[in-house]
Amino acid sequence: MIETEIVKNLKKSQIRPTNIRKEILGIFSETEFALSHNDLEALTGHKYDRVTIYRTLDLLCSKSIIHRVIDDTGIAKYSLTRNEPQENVEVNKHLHFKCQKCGHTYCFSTIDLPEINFPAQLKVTSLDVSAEGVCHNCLEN
Amino acid sequence: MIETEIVKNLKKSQIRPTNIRKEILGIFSETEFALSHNDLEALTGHKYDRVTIYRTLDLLCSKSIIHRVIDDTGIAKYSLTRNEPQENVEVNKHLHFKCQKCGHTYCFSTIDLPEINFPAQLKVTSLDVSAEGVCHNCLEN
DNA sequence: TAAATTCTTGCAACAGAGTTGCAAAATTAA
DNA sequence: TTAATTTTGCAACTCTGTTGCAAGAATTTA
Repeated sequence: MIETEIVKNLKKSQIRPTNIRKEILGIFSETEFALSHNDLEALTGHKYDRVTIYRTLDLLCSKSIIHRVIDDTGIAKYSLTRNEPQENVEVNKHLHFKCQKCGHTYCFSTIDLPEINFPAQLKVTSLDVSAEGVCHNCLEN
Repeated sequence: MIETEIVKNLKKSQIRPTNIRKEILGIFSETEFALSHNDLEALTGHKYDRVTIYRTLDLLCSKSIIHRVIDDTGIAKYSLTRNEPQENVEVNKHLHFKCQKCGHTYCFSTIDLPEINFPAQLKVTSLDVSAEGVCHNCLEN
């Protein structure tokens, strides 16, 4: 993503294009796996305050520009929401994969997810399928 | 579960049936939803040290007597492993549901889970399907 | 343009989950 | 009964995430 495009997207969501927001969105658009707060602190060169990074992530999440993934150890990671907007969908779906070798979490499109029947009478509003294993890159090495 | 049965199960896994272990296993067998460390601290009446509870949970997990579920906020909950043993299965599957009203996390059997095709070449070793919504009890009220 | 308002950032301090090291207490084995 | 091993509790710590407040920057209003 070019910087002007990032700025345009921010303004479309009524978010001021400040330095930290542009930089963090730029990093997200260049990375194919989810990033933690800790990752972003390092990738921005410890230039911004911890709290400001947390608040930036919260803001981008609240506008659905990025979304949060909790990995198996309980830490939050964030990734660009590349999926089609799911606002008017009854069930919000996610499909994630974490590689045990490189530790990266990948977000996939949910279009081909099969229907899941629960063994109880429930109202399901969101569905998260998370797998673990070995990713394509690590399988080769 | 009667206490003698709990003791038998502990010994079968070569774990000494100490007070905290018997009590925590007893609580798990009486509860149909997953419990956090915090829950167990309260349910045991703050009688045991925090660290001892953590170590008990780790031990029971390592023997697969209970298993860990990370909820959407990232905190760990634990639940009896009632599923058939999955040791020789290629993919370890879990099916969880968290109610947004009462906050409880329920573990379901995975026998009816459909096959999930990932949009990439991956080796999948574990699969966790987590849904959110409203549970049966809360739907009625 | 200047003043007032709002938004953004950084700092300090805090809360909660989870871990580690060590010593005391309890069990088990010799 | 003594020695060895396990279990527990305590203190201290790390890491993730949050809150309150004040200073700085940007925007709006007059």
